[in-house]
Amino acid sequence: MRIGELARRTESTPRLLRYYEQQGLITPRREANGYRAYDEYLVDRVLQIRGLLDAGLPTRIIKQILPCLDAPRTIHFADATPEMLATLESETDRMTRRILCLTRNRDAIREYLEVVKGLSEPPLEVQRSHSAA
Amino acid sequence: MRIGELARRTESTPRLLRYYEQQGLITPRREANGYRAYDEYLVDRVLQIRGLLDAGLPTRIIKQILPCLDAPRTIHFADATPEMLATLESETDRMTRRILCLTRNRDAIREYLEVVKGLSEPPLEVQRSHSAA
DNA sequence: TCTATCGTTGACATCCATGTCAAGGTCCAG
DNA sequence: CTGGACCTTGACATGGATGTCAACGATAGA
Repeated sequence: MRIGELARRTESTPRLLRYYEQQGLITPRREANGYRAYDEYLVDRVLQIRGLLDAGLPTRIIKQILPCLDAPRTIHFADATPEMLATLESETDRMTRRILCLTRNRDAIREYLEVVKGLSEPPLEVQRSHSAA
Repeated sequence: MRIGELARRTESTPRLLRYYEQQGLITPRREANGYRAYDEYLVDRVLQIRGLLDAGLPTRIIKQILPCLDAPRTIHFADATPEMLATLESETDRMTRRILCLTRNRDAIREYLEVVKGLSEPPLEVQRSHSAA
């Protein structure tokens, strides 16, 4: 498929797809006329890239972890240098911390929303909580 | 406490604390001489801000959700406008998606690391998995 | 064939979280 | 009273993910 279609299917833009390519995250083939040609599997890959990006990882890191996530459980011995493994370890730690922080705060917001909702539902009654309305 | 101490205790910098203030995330008092004076509770608040920032939320959003997270379960009726509630709802959704994405990818990386480790431990044996070494 | 739509590259603009630097005020210790 | 450590404000710089625009080539449909 061409760049426009991929952009639509991944909710991104041609600009971004070129950017990801420039950052080495994807490497589409080229048609005879110079147009970029994207294979089907790149849809998922781009979605994953966008997810990771949105999750706060920089392209530099994404580039490193993408090869580990190839669908057909292919293990890439070649590029598994010790430093890279270390990077990955520490990156998973960072991700875990991120997840915890997000979860904590999301739950707090949820709780807040619950309370506020609970307050507006019964026709005006200040201070609920332990008293059964 | 003054800005330097808070910076040290939150692993940030004075520059950042001024920035957070400028973005309306914190509002320290002032000493007679103009120095910023930070109350103890701001340590936690700044840590929370940094966590959320690191988790990918922009200051604009953080500013909205912080008031809901005040320690002494104070409910802020005043600013609970319907739009704000809607914002919070959709933001928790975004956070949930982020969490899922992060978790998925972190687990994938972990799995990869497991496999790679498992491979290097026993003295060179190609393709393990279902065959008991 | 004309024109709209899509593609190409390259450059420049923007937003956001930060860094850095300058010029100056405050304060304490020697 | 002087030097150093800390504070102030303000400005400018930077890096990363994006937007936008210009100038041009390719393609397909009326």
